[in-house]
Amino acid sequence: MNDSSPPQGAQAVLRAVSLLKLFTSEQPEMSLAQLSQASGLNKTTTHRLLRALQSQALIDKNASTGSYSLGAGLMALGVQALASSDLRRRVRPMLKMLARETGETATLEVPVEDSMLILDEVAGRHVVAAAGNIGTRWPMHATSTGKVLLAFEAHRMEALPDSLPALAQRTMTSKDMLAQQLVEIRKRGFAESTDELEDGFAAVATVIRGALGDVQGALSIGGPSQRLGPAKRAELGAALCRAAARLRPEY
Amino acid sequence: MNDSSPPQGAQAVLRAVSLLKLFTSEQPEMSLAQLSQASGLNKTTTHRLLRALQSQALIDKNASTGSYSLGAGLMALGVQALASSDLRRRVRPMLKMLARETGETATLEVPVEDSMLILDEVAGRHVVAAAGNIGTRWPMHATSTGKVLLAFEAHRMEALPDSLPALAQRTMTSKDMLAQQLVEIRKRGFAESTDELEDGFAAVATVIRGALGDVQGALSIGGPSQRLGPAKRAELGAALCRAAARLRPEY
DNA sequence: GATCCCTCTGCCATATTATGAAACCCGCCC
DNA sequence: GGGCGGGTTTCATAATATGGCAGAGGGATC
Repeated sequence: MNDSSPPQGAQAVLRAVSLLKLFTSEQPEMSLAQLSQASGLNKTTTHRLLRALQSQALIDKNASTGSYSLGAGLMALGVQALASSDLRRRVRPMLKMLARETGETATLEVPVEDSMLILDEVAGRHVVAAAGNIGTRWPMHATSTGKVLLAFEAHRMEALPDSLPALAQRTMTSKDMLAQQLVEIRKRGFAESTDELEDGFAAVATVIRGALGDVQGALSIGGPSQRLGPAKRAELGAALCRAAARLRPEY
Repeated sequence: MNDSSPPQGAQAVLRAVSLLKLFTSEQPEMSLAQLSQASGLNKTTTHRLLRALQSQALIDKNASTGSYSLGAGLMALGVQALASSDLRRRVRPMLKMLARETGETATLEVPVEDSMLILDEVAGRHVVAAAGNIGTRWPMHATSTGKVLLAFEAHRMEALPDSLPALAQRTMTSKDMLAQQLVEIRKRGFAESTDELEDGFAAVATVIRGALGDVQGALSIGGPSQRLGPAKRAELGAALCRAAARLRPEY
């Protein structure tokens, strides 16, 4: 029925993956000690797992400093993953068009576990928005893309953690109020967020569907909240819905 | 001195990774039976590993067909890996410039294990070359980028497999003759390959170095061999060397 | 409707495999 | 020199993964 079954009997793999996931944009390099502590694993175990990963090029070790970082093998697998879902290639022209026509920044995002990953981004004319966000992940409840996915894929709502941390002034922190919003989102076909992810930032998003109606990701347009008032957001929402419809492959 | 040490004692991880690596551009989706057979693992074991990977979003399972594919989590990790080595961001403008000035296709490649991975690519004016090669991997001995890496990083030559498969008319299949070529490459600073990877395709490449002189990847320009004669190749090689020098960060 | 193939799940005895404490190095600083 | 904070290695222990088997569920094909 639902996904991410909690497996049993492969914890070496789980631990290895958890190590990989410790690397973030803020901490692109970590020492063995750091990794060991952050993961809660024994130093020896950590070391052994790292060596295994390193032998597969998923982890690089800076020979001089001795610190570890994500390796080229992950790039390879990641690029492979990107390529095998041709989502990005398919959507990119649309991102460009949206960015050009609206002047704001358009992004393509996909759900990864319980957050949204920015897969691609085309900056708009107004270069206020910080570019280079590709690869960052945001919690679902605070983003327009996340909310639209929550709205159209019921199981994601169940998987949502109980506490919704506040990231900005108007972040939804109540699951009940969020559920209420989703009804409206389903009705209109797109989601909005204003000062929910970051103060002064607003965005609108809709889902991207495959030929069979399966949800594959979300398309969004974002910019300064002052420039994206209610009327503008409604207009962008409609534009997004049209764009998404055109992205839908033939059956 | 150093190498990817053949580890012992984490074969669950190794097996899991080997499963991931089975997915190629030609086989982006595989069934349990296929994976099990291709990896030589017991079906039960394969299934268990897949579930573990799936729970971490490294593997996606198409719910209807039941077949597996690389998951969004890998995109996340891959993008993260790309970001943490800011190589791609740094080199991209240079790729564009090279493509524009030469009219040919420029690529950025990095070594992954014993092959070259195309990280980024900018198509030239002459749109003969097949685009969209990002993510593909080629053997080192048959590419200009691979050869230039072999030339400047001795340990890679040792790690090269004994048999060098022929991919095209003029592929180097003798390790000795290859070693001979490397001397010349080291002297000139760039490598060439003509009808070695694919009949009718030629390329020129040079290494990209970090602030400390560490080799980070390779830069190449490629196109139809008939358009890239000896003189042209020499010219391109010089241009590449200049470009690479400019890419070198300050110390 | 019967049959086949494949996935998924569970069970369980086996021993292979991972584990982590402790010890060992090594460069560094006091 | 002596202590210290890493990283690395060793080794006895037992926890863990393994894979054979078997059965349920689902799609296909015949």
